[in-house]
Amino acid sequence: MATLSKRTATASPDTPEAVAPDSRQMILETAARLFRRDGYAATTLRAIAADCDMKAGSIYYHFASKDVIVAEVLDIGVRRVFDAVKQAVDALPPGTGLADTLRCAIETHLRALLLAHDFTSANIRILGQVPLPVREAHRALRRRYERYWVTLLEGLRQRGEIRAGSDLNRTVFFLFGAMNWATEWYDERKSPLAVVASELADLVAHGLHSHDNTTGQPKPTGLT
Amino acid sequence: MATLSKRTATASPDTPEAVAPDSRQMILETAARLFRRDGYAATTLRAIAADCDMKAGSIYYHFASKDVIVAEVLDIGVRRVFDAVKQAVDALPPGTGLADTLRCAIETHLRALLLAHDFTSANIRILGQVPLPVREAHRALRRRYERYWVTLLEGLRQRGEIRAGSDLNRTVFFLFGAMNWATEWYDERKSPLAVVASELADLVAHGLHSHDNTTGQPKPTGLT
DNA sequence: GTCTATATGCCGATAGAC
DNA sequence: GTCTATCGGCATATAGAC
Repeated sequence: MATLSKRTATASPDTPEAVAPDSRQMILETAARLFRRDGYAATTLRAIAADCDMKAGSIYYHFASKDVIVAEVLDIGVRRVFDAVKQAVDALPPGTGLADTLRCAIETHLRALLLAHDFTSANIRILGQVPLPVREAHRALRRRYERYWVTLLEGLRQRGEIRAGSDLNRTVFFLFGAMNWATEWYDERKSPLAVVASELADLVAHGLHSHDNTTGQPKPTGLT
Repeated sequence: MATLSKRTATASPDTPEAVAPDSRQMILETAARLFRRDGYAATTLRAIAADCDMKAGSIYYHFASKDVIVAEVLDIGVRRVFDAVKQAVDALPPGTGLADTLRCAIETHLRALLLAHDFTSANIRILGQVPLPVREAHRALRRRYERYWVTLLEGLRQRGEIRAGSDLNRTVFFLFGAMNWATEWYDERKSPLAVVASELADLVAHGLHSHDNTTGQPKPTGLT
């Protein structure tokens, strides 16, 4: 990750990560954190600069405008969660079933969204607040991530894991909504993220309905 | 639209609805429409006033501040969808099952959210943008609406319609996310709202998984 | 690369005439 | 109840010194 440009010459290679974030990168990270906390319009360039120990005018050496900053923050947010989910799903054993695949992808998405990166949650938070041109420029990347999920589900359907009769495009929209809305209510202290992910995966895989057969029962401990 | 004020004295009682929106009401409706379209911070009192054929200063005769306006818009948004869903669910025949109950409630919520009222979609759109005190003042009403859905599901569980092992509080959060996110992608021209509602209800009731038994099959037309 | 200083403009809100 | 006029403040963005 990160650009880490410049340092070409001396290139002191100590502490290879979290090292000497150049100003450009620090501005982006600060912007993501403040956008996430305060929203787009309420975050001023003065505030971003202050948190970088700079003055507002200096930002314009690195970025042409506030819109350019927010555009890059949006893109990074999607790219990071996209990469994380792709990597996690690729690492699953071949033939992994619907419920486990969903659980893995959902937990990874939620982890990036709720715990890991300011960029990802800032993205969800401010997506509806940015100027329309910025939003439209960002749409292609976002659409690519959505299509990745659709393709994932299509693969599971071809293996007979998903019933016919549901529009998988819409299913992904529903799923994204359920996941992204968690920014509004999830409380890390109340329940582990793995539990939340697992429950959403169960809901999407099996539904709420009590089954008549014993196949889908989550508790095979014969009680009743 | 336009002024229409003055009718104080004569009070002609014709056209009992859509009649003579007093300025206060017109300001609220205009604000809801602009908040929905442009977001909270980007909507200025000058723009609201202009769409009401007024000047910005005149708004302060009816409202003490912008925050007071947005607070009322938020509350109206939840109250309308709440009333609509409660009324629709109450009208269901006693003993209506899980899938049909969900379909009814979901479709009514989505209809209010996506088609009927600027207030409802403005609520979802700007909820994350308003100043914290406004948001906290609004939280109680919103929480009441969420608890209504939880109670609805608890009733269905007691009747044996819902499997054990899922936290219904979280289920409602998931469901709200799936529904409210539709403001970001739903296109009236592409698919009827009833289809979207039906598909979400099916997803939540039965899940994606292909069943081994024939009970839950949506297509009993024996083909394969 | 960062600074100071400032141009330019719009915002929410208020005062007082009508 | 609506107007005009304006206050005080803060925003983005720019110009030029260091």
